[in-house]
Amino acid sequence: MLTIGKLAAETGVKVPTVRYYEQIGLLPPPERSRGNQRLYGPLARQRLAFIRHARALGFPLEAIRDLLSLSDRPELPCSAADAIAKAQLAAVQARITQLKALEQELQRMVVQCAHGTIADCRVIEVLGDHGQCAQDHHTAPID
Amino acid sequence: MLTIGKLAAETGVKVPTVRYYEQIGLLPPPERSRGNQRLYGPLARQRLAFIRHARALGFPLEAIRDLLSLSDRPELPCSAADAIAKAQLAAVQARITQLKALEQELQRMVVQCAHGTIADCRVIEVLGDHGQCAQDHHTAPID
DNA sequence: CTTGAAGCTATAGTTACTAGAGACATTAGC
DNA sequence: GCTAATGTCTCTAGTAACTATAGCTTCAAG
Repeated sequence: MLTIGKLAAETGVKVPTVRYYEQIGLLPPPERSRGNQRLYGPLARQRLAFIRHARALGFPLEAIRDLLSLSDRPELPCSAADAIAKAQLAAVQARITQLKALEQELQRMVVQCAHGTIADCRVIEVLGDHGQCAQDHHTAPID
Repeated sequence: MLTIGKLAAETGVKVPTVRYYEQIGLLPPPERSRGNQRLYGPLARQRLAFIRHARALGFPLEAIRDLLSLSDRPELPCSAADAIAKAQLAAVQARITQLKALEQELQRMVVQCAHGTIADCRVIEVLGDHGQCAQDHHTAPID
């Protein structure tokens, strides 16, 4: 049996985060020692590793909750899990596209910087004037 | 003079967000009408457009706060603004690199999906077993 | 002059944690 | 066996950057 600290170290999740996952119902409440400390078995370790891994891939906790409830029913068809993964893939790809556009814009700003005074600094000028900008931020979502 | 709704519409920022920016000190408290409604001049419009534009480029509000205080002192050298923009550019590039790795991983998961039952679903299997994974998530930061 | 949209304040909720306070449990060294 | 250090407990509050709700007042149009 693992204490919460060992579990955290083994899975790469921080201790308060483990308790948080329990609080929001992603992890079941574990056994307790006589002194009321949490004790985890290998199943909990596996489940937490799953969560950690999915988080590292950018899945939101709600998607992970769905995946976990799916994995508890191995007889169901795989399509639901597939759909969640595909949605996540699409989200990641959209984010990459958007960030590349931002990268272009920032690069333009930085390259153009005159290294003079603020008064003729392109960085601030570009940010202040939408006309200087290659992108259409008025329709783009923020962040 | 613009009401908050007009200002919001013109800059593409939502009304509660404008009030929020005032609350956290990014926008100065504007004049008020006799009926206590906010009234904005062209300077406020410009400042809000600057904020909106910088946000669209992914600058955190704290960086924007710094840029705004810089732009109030046009005699200063440009290097501080340049540094902020460069830091933002580096952050965006790092994020792109990371997201591309995640994209690979997700694509592998989705492609391998057997379309059978959950029991042999690669999506869930890969998430549950770090060994299946090309990436080293144990050292990678989450999100 | 009345009605409906827009504005006001204040509070709470969102996501996914993180940090702190103050008390109890466990372990290592002596 | 004792003590000190570390680990764990609960609970609350804080983070970023808003968004939403409630209950009220003001404004502009017909």
